Amino acid sequence: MQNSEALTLTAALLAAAGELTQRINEGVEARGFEGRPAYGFAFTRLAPDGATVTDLAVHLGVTKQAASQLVDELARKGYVERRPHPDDARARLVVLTERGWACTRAAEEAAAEAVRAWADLIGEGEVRMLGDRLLRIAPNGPVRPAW
Amino acid sequence: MQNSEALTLTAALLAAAGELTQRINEGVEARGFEGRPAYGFAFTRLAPDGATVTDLAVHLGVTKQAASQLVDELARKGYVERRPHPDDARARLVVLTERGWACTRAAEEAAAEAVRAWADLIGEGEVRMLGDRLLRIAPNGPVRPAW
DNA sequence: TCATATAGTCAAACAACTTGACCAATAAGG
DNA sequence: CCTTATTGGTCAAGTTGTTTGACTATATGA
Repeated sequence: MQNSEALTLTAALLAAAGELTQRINEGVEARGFEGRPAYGFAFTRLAPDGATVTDLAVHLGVTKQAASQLVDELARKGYVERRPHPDDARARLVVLTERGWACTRAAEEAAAEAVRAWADLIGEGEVRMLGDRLLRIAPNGPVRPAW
Repeated sequence: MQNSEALTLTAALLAAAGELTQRINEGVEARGFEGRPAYGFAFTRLAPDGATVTDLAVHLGVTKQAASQLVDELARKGYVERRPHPDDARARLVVLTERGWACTRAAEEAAAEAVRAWADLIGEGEVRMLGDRLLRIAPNGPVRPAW
Protein backbone atom coordinates (compact mmCIF):
# COMPACT_ATOMS: atom_id res chain seq x y z
CA MET A 1 0.00 0.00 0.00
CA GLN A 2 1.29 3.41 -0.92
CA ASN A 3 2.04 5.70 1.99
CA SER A 4 -0.32 8.45 1.00
CA GLU A 5 -3.17 5.94 0.76
CA ALA A 6 -3.04 5.47 4.51
CA LEU A 7 -3.57 9.16 5.11
CA THR A 8 -6.39 9.15 2.60
CA LEU A 9 -8.02 6.28 4.46
CA THR A 10 -7.73 8.17 7.72
CA ALA A 11 -9.22 11.28 6.19
CA ALA A 12 -12.10 9.26 4.79
CA LEU A 13 -12.72 7.69 8.20
CA LEU A 14 -12.80 11.06 9.86
CA ALA A 15 -15.01 12.56 7.20
CA ALA A 16 -17.46 9.67 7.42
CA ALA A 17 -17.52 9.69 11.22
CA GLY A 18 -17.95 13.46 11.29
CA GLU A 19 -20.77 13.44 8.76
CA LEU A 20 -22.59 10.69 10.59
CA THR A 21 -22.27 12.33 13.99
CA GLN A 22 -23.48 15.62 12.63
CA ARG A 23 -26.51 14.05 10.98
CA ILE A 24 -27.43 12.19 14.12
CA ASN A 25 -27.21 15.38 16.09
CA GLU A 26 -29.41 17.19 13.59
CA GLY A 27 -31.89 14.33 13.69
CA VAL A 28 -32.03 14.42 17.47
CA GLU A 29 -32.61 18.16 17.47
CA ALA A 30 -35.30 17.79 14.80
CA ARG A 31 -37.07 15.45 17.22
CA GLY A 32 -37.20 18.20 19.81
CA PHE A 33 -34.17 17.56 21.99
CA GLU A 34 -31.33 19.96 22.51
CA GLY A 35 -27.93 18.51 22.92
CA ARG A 36 -24.54 17.87 21.48
CA PRO A 37 -23.25 14.73 19.84
CA ALA A 38 -21.55 13.45 22.98
CA TYR A 39 -24.95 12.90 24.58
CA GLY A 40 -25.83 9.98 22.37
CA PHE A 41 -22.64 8.16 23.19
CA ALA A 42 -23.04 8.86 26.87
CA PHE A 43 -26.56 7.43 26.68
CA THR A 44 -25.39 4.18 25.13
CA ARG A 45 -23.21 3.67 28.18
CA LEU A 46 -25.87 4.74 30.69
CA ALA A 47 -28.51 2.43 29.25
CA PRO A 48 -29.78 0.08 30.44
CA ASP A 49 -28.69 -0.01 34.08
CA GLY A 50 -26.87 3.26 34.62
CA ALA A 51 -23.17 3.78 35.18
CA THR A 52 -20.82 5.69 37.41
CA VAL A 53 -19.07 8.86 36.34
CA THR A 54 -15.81 6.93 36.13
CA ASP A 55 -17.36 4.32 33.82
CA LEU A 56 -18.56 7.11 31.61
CA ALA A 57 -15.16 8.78 31.57
CA VAL A 58 -13.51 5.57 30.38
CA HIS A 59 -16.19 5.02 27.76
CA LEU A 60 -15.80 8.53 26.37
CA GLY A 61 -12.04 8.65 26.72
CA VAL A 62 -11.96 11.80 28.85
CA THR A 63 -11.04 12.62 32.44
CA LYS A 64 -13.59 11.92 35.11
CA GLN A 65 -13.84 15.65 35.76
CA ALA A 66 -14.96 16.16 32.17
CA ALA A 67 -17.41 13.28 32.49
CA SER A 68 -18.73 14.77 35.70
CA GLN A 69 -19.33 18.10 33.99
CA LEU A 70 -21.15 16.33 31.18
CA VAL A 71 -23.38 14.64 33.75
CA ASP A 72 -24.07 18.03 35.36
CA GLU A 73 -25.19 19.27 31.99
CA LEU A 74 -27.33 16.23 31.28
CA ALA A 75 -28.89 16.46 34.73
CA ARG A 76 -29.63 20.18 34.32
CA LYS A 77 -31.47 19.38 31.10
CA GLY A 78 -33.39 16.58 32.75
CA TYR A 79 -31.93 13.62 30.87
CA VAL A 80 -30.27 11.87 33.82
CA GLU A 81 -30.33 11.67 37.60
CA ARG A 82 -27.59 10.96 40.12
CA ARG A 83 -28.67 8.31 42.56
CA PRO A 84 -26.77 6.78 45.44
CA HIS A 85 -24.91 3.66 44.42
CA PRO A 86 -26.41 0.54 46.01
CA ASP A 87 -23.09 -1.18 46.75
CA ASP A 88 -20.59 1.62 47.24
CA ALA A 89 -21.31 4.69 49.31
CA ARG A 90 -18.57 6.69 47.57
CA ALA A 91 -19.98 6.17 44.14
CA ARG A 92 -23.13 7.52 42.58
CA LEU A 93 -25.11 5.78 39.91
CA VAL A 94 -26.07 7.96 36.96
CA VAL A 95 -29.33 6.73 35.44
CA LEU A 96 -31.50 7.91 32.56
CA THR A 97 -34.77 9.65 33.30
CA GLU A 98 -37.88 9.03 31.23
CA ARG A 99 -36.89 12.00 29.09
CA GLY A 100 -33.39 10.55 28.81
CA TRP A 101 -34.84 7.33 27.45
CA ALA A 102 -36.90 9.28 24.95
CA CYS A 103 -33.80 11.13 23.79
CA THR A 104 -31.91 7.86 23.51
CA ARG A 105 -34.61 6.46 21.27
CA ALA A 106 -34.51 9.64 19.20
CA ALA A 107 -30.75 9.26 18.78
CA GLU A 108 -31.15 5.66 17.70
CA GLU A 109 -33.78 6.61 15.17
CA ALA A 110 -31.66 9.45 13.83
CA ALA A 111 -28.65 7.15 13.58
CA ALA A 112 -30.63 4.51 11.75
CA GLU A 113 -31.87 7.16 9.35
CA ALA A 114 -28.37 8.44 8.65
CA VAL A 115 -27.03 4.95 8.10
CA ARG A 116 -29.91 4.18 5.77
CA ALA A 117 -28.61 6.93 3.49
CA TRP A 118 -25.33 5.07 3.32
CA ALA A 119 -27.09 1.82 2.52
CA ASP A 120 -28.61 3.57 -0.47
CA LEU A 121 -25.13 4.45 -1.66
CA ILE A 122 -23.22 1.22 -1.18
CA GLY A 123 -25.85 -1.33 -0.22
CA GLU A 124 -27.05 -2.60 3.12
CA GLY A 125 -24.77 -5.61 3.09
CA GLU A 126 -21.74 -3.43 2.58
CA VAL A 127 -22.71 -1.17 5.44
CA ARG A 128 -23.14 -4.14 7.71
CA MET A 129 -19.74 -5.45 6.67
CA LEU A 130 -18.21 -2.04 7.30
CA GLY A 131 -19.56 -2.10 10.82
CA ASP A 132 -18.33 -5.63 11.37
CA ARG A 133 -14.78 -4.81 10.28
CA LEU A 134 -14.68 -1.63 12.33
CA LEU A 135 -15.84 -3.49 15.41
CA ARG A 136 -13.07 -6.01 14.95
CA ILE A 137 -10.51 -3.23 14.66
CA ALA A 138 -11.65 -1.05 17.55
CA PRO A 139 -13.80 -3.32 19.69
CA ASN A 140 -14.47 -1.18 22.69
CA GLY A 141 -12.04 1.67 22.39
CA PRO A 142 -13.02 5.02 23.81
CA VAL A 143 -15.40 7.09 21.70
CA ARG A 144 -13.68 10.41 21.67
CA PRO A 145 -13.25 13.47 19.52
CA ALA A 146 -11.00 12.47 16.73
CA TRP A 147 -8.30 15.14 16.71
CA MET B 1 -31.19 -3.15 10.79
CA GLN B 2 -31.92 -2.63 14.45
CA ASN B 3 -31.85 0.97 15.61
CA SER B 4 -29.17 0.50 18.20
CA GLU B 5 -26.88 -1.07 15.60
CA ALA B 6 -26.59 2.25 13.86
CA LEU B 7 -25.29 3.92 17.01
CA THR B 8 -22.89 1.05 17.50
CA LEU B 9 -21.59 1.54 13.98
CA THR B 10 -21.10 5.23 14.64
CA ALA B 11 -19.27 4.54 17.86
CA ALA B 12 -17.02 2.03 16.10
CA LEU B 13 -16.27 4.58 13.38
CA LEU B 14 -15.33 7.18 15.92
CA ALA B 15 -13.24 4.78 17.94
CA ALA B 16 -11.38 3.61 14.86
CA ALA B 17 -10.81 7.11 13.56
CA GLY B 18 -9.68 8.30 16.95
CA GLU B 19 -7.27 5.45 17.45
CA LEU B 20 -5.78 5.91 14.01
CA THR B 21 -5.34 9.66 14.40
CA GLN B 22 -3.72 9.21 17.76
CA ARG B 23 -1.28 6.62 16.47
CA ILE B 24 -0.33 8.77 13.52
CA ASN B 25 0.34 11.68 15.83
CA GLU B 26 2.49 9.52 18.08
CA GLY B 27 4.38 8.23 15.06
CA VAL B 28 5.01 11.74 13.80
CA GLU B 29 6.30 12.83 17.18
CA ALA B 30 8.49 9.74 17.42
CA ARG B 31 10.09 10.90 14.16
CA GLY B 32 11.10 14.16 15.76
CA PHE B 33 8.29 16.55 14.83
CA GLU B 34 6.07 18.31 17.28
CA GLY B 35 2.52 18.85 16.28
CA ARG B 36 -1.07 17.93 16.65
CA PRO B 37 -3.16 15.64 14.49
CA ALA B 38 -4.64 18.45 12.45
CA TYR B 39 -1.26 19.13 10.91
CA GLY B 40 -1.22 16.00 8.81
CA PHE B 41 -4.60 16.77 7.31
CA ALA B 42 -3.60 20.35 6.64
CA PHE B 43 -0.49 19.07 4.88
CA THR B 44 -2.44 16.80 2.55
CA ARG B 45 -4.28 19.89 1.35
CA LEU B 46 -1.19 22.09 1.10
CA ALA B 47 0.75 19.52 -0.91
CA PRO B 48 1.67 19.65 -3.69
CA ASP B 49 1.05 23.21 -4.85
CA GLY B 50 0.00 25.08 -1.75
CA ALA B 51 -3.43 26.45 -0.93
CA THR B 52 -5.06 29.57 0.42
CA VAL B 53 -6.27 29.89 3.97
CA THR B 54 -9.83 29.69 2.71
CA ASP B 55 -9.13 26.44 0.86
CA LEU B 56 -7.69 25.02 4.02
CA ALA B 57 -10.68 26.14 6.07
CA VAL B 58 -13.05 24.32 3.73
CA HIS B 59 -10.90 21.21 3.74
CA LEU B 60 -10.76 21.10 7.52
CA GLY B 61 -14.36 22.16 8.04
CA VAL B 62 -13.55 25.15 10.26
CA THR B 63 -13.83 28.91 9.92
CA LYS B 64 -11.13 30.70 8.00
CA GLN B 65 -10.09 32.44 11.21
CA ALA B 66 -9.36 29.07 12.76
CA ALA B 67 -7.50 27.99 9.63
CA SER B 68 -5.51 31.22 9.71
CA GLN B 69 -4.47 30.56 13.31
CA LEU B 70 -3.42 27.06 12.38
CA VAL B 71 -1.28 28.50 9.60
CA ASP B 72 0.25 30.94 12.11
CA GLU B 73 1.16 27.98 14.26
CA LEU B 74 2.57 25.98 11.37
CA ALA B 75 4.58 28.98 10.18
CA ARG B 76 5.97 29.63 13.65
CA LYS B 77 7.19 26.05 13.77
CA GLY B 78 8.72 26.36 10.33
CA TYR B 79 6.48 23.95 8.44
CA VAL B 80 4.88 26.43 6.03
CA GLU B 81 5.38 29.89 4.54
CA ARG B 82 2.89 32.49 3.42
CA ARG B 83 3.73 33.73 -0.06
CA PRO B 84 1.93 36.30 -2.19
CA HIS B 85 -0.64 34.70 -4.46
CA PRO B 86 0.37 34.91 -8.13
CA ASP B 87 -3.10 35.71 -9.47
CA ASP B 88 -4.90 37.50 -6.67
CA ALA B 89 -3.35 40.30 -4.64
CA ARG B 90 -5.83 39.77 -1.79
CA ALA B 91 -4.95 36.15 -1.33
CA ARG B 92 -1.80 34.53 0.01
CA LEU B 93 -0.56 31.13 -0.98
CA VAL B 94 0.43 28.90 1.92
CA VAL B 95 3.17 26.51 0.85
CA LEU B 96 5.16 23.79 2.61
CA THR B 97 8.79 24.43 3.51
CA GLU B 98 11.42 21.73 3.21
CA ARG B 99 10.76 20.86 6.84
CA GLY B 100 7.06 20.80 6.09
CA TRP B 101 7.66 18.22 3.37
CA ALA B 102 9.72 16.15 5.76
CA CYS B 103 6.92 16.23 8.30
CA THR B 104 4.41 15.27 5.63
CA ARG B 105 6.48 12.24 4.72
CA ALA B 106 6.73 11.35 8.41
CA ALA B 107 2.95 11.55 8.73
CA GLU B 108 2.52 9.31 5.71
CA GLU B 109 4.92 6.77 7.13
CA ALA B 110 3.23 6.84 10.50
CA ALA B 111 -0.17 6.43 8.89
CA ALA B 112 1.03 3.49 6.79
CA GLU B 113 2.41 1.91 9.92
CA ALA B 114 -0.84 2.32 11.84
CA VAL B 115 -2.88 0.93 8.98
CA ARG B 116 -0.53 -2.02 8.69
CA ALA B 117 -1.56 -3.00 12.22
CA TRP B 118 -5.12 -3.15 10.97
CA ALA B 119 -4.13 -5.28 8.03
CA ASP B 120 -2.71 -7.78 10.50
CA LEU B 121 -6.10 -7.93 12.19
CA ILE B 122 -8.51 -8.17 9.29
CA GLY B 123 -6.29 -8.62 6.24
CA GLU B 124 -4.92 -6.16 3.74
CA GLY B 125 -7.71 -6.75 1.25
CA GLU B 126 -10.33 -5.94 3.84
CA VAL B 127 -8.57 -2.73 4.80
CA ARG B 128 -8.40 -1.69 1.18
CA MET B 129 -12.09 -2.41 0.78
CA LEU B 130 -12.87 -0.47 3.92
CA GLY B 131 -11.10 2.55 2.46
CA ASP B 132 -12.89 2.14 -0.84
CA ARG B 133 -16.34 2.07 0.77
CA LEU B 134 -15.58 5.01 3.00
CA LEU B 135 -14.38 7.05 0.07
CA ARG B 136 -17.63 6.34 -1.73
CA ILE B 137 -19.62 7.44 1.29
CA ALA B 138 -17.75 10.61 2.16
CA PRO B 139 -15.81 11.49 -0.98
CA ASN B 140 -14.34 14.82 -0.09
CA GLY B 141 -16.19 15.91 2.97
CA PRO B 142 -14.45 18.13 5.48
CA VAL B 143 -12.01 16.40 7.80
CA ARG B 144 -13.03 17.73 11.14
CA PRO B 145 -13.17 16.79 14.78
CA ALA B 146 -15.89 14.27 15.08
CA TRP B 147 -18.10 15.54 17.85
C1' DT C 1 -17.79 54.03 -10.67
C1' DC C 2 -20.22 52.62 -7.17
C1' DA C 3 -22.17 48.62 -4.81
C1' DT C 4 -21.20 44.10 -3.49
C1' DA C 5 -18.54 40.02 -2.76
C1' DT C 6 -14.25 37.79 -1.42
C1' DA C 7 -9.44 36.94 1.00
C1' DG C 8 -7.42 37.74 5.06
C1' DT C 9 -6.49 39.33 9.78
C1' DC C 10 -7.20 41.16 14.66
C1' DA C 11 -9.52 40.85 18.91
C1' DA C 12 -12.68 39.19 22.17
C1' DA C 13 -15.76 35.69 23.81
C1' DC C 14 -16.76 30.88 24.44
C1' DA C 15 -16.99 25.82 24.94
C1' DA C 16 -15.03 21.63 26.18
C1' DC C 17 -11.43 19.88 28.19
C1' DT C 18 -7.27 19.32 31.50
C1' DT C 19 -4.45 19.75 35.72
C1' DG C 20 -4.26 20.19 40.59
C1' DA C 21 -6.21 20.16 45.12
C1' DC C 22 -9.19 18.19 48.03
C1' DC C 23 -12.85 15.15 50.77
C1' DA C 24 -15.28 10.85 51.83
C1' DA C 25 -15.58 5.93 51.58
C1' DT C 26 -13.36 1.64 50.82
C1' DA C 27 -9.61 -2.01 50.69
C1' DA C 28 -5.28 -3.99 52.22
C1' DG C 29 -1.62 -5.05 55.65
C1' DG C 30 0.23 -5.29 59.86
C1' DC D 1 -8.97 -3.07 64.79
C1' DC D 2 -5.86 1.11 63.34
C1' DT D 3 -3.17 2.91 59.72
C1' DT D 4 -2.05 3.65 55.10
C1' DA D 5 -3.01 3.57 50.37
C1' DT D 6 -6.53 3.53 46.80
C1' DT D 7 -10.74 4.75 44.60
C1' DG D 8 -15.01 7.67 43.39
C1' DG D 9 -16.30 12.14 43.07
C1' DT D 10 -16.33 17.18 43.05
C1' DC D 11 -14.59 22.14 43.06
C1' DA D 12 -11.76 25.59 41.08
C1' DA D 13 -8.54 27.42 37.93
C1' DG D 14 -6.13 27.30 33.67
C1' DT D 15 -5.51 25.89 28.73
C1' DT D 16 -6.70 25.01 24.04
C1' DG D 17 -9.01 25.27 19.83
C1' DT D 18 -12.73 27.21 18.24
C1' DT D 19 -16.36 30.81 16.96
C1' DT D 20 -18.47 35.49 16.30
C1' DG D 21 -17.85 40.20 15.15
C1' DA D 22 -15.43 44.06 13.23
C1' DC D 23 -12.37 45.72 10.01
C1' DT D 24 -9.03 46.43 5.69
C1' DA D 25 -7.67 45.54 1.01
C1' DT D 26 -8.51 43.73 -3.43
C1' DA D 27 -11.56 42.05 -6.97
C1' DT D 28 -15.96 41.75 -9.71
C1' DG D 29 -19.95 43.25 -12.13
C1' DA D 30 -24.05 46.28 -13.30
